[in-house]
Amino acid sequence: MIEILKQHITNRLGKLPDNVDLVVPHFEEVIAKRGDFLLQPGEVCKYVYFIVEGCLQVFVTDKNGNESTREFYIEDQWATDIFGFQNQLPATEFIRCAEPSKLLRIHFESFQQLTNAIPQFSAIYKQILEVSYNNTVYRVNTLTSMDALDRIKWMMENKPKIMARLSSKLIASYLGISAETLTRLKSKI
Amino acid sequence: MIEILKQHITNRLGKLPDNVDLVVPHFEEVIAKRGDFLLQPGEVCKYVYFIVEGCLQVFVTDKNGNESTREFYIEDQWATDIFGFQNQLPATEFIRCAEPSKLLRIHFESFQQLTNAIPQFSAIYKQILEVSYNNTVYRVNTLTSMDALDRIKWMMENKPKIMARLSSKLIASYLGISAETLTRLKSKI
DNA sequence: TTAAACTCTTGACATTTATCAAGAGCCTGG
DNA sequence: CCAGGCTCTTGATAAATGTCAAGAGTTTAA
Repeated sequence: MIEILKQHITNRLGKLPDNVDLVVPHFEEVIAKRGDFLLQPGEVCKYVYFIVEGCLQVFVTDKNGNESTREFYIEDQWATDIFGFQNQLPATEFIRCAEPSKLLRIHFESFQQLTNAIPQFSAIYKQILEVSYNNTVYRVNTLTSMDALDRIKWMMENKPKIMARLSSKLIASYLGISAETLTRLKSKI
Repeated sequence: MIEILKQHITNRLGKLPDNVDLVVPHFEEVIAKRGDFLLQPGEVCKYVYFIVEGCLQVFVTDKNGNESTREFYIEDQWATDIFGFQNQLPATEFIRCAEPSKLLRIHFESFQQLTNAIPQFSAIYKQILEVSYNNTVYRVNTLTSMDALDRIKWMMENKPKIMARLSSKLIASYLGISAETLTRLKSKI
């Protein structure tokens, strides 16, 4: 399990085995079942999660209790409430396992320490932040500039793994439509 | 005009007058009319803009040519195509003046130089990135979890200046609804 | 193994929002 | 200062999507 993290980090730090060995011991293995919550609104997020296997769903609930998914994260990706984590402020979102998951988590203190001590680690963080921001910008633009059918097509092209693995209900909650509408529109493609 | 930038930077760097004097000379004044474009899709964004006065609209167009605004930026804020700028890749969004604007811009080369040379400048960048990301996350969640009326109320509470200054058409393009729907729903509040 | 709980699909209908059109008011540049 | 072009509003209608309900199939956990 740790091997996968080493691989991931080495790919990004370049071959700096010393750094890898400084970083990896700060991570802790977590095995979580489908439905387990890693974060709830109001809590302060204390960890960044690296996903070795499985899928995490980041979502909010509306005034009627319906879930809206902002993002799914799968193998080889990082998930956290970035803003709440960095500023140690209460979260506004849920993070929950959408599949049974194997995770590696790093605590806030360790994360800060590594960011200060290892410039390459800090650079990885900046890169993750920039890519996350870019994805979210894209997401706003698809939500406001595409109709439901085009969003479904977009997702099939750009998130085929997620589309294939998760339930219609979850996918619909990501697309901002009801599960019934998803069923009906899919038959039109 | 430069004074306002000095103020802005000093507030964030703390009182480090030496740093301020290293940073400020890299900025160049730009006066732009309403409707002037600062960036179009396909172009590589070469500048970060600091807004001294006015308003910038960041938007995309859909397959029918309708505009969808991702964000408005006003006085004392920074605007750019962050991802395209950092990676010097073609933009996917437009940036246009929604009002006559007084801007200060810094070129990519200078920006990189300052980021490398001055840790506090780098820290400001990281902070802007985190806040931008957080805002965009919030924006996704309001778009997917609120109906049009609640989004209007949200905007009146959270973006009163923009709501007051810009045309219905622009505000509607931010809310993801037509200008007619905005008119009708506003009368229900 | 089996009952309960979920999931997907489909139908009927309601609701929300868009589109098209027209008129009144108001900027705004030549 | 005035004509053309925006902007806002309102009405009529259309289109997109949601909600509720029911049945068949599938998974899950005791």
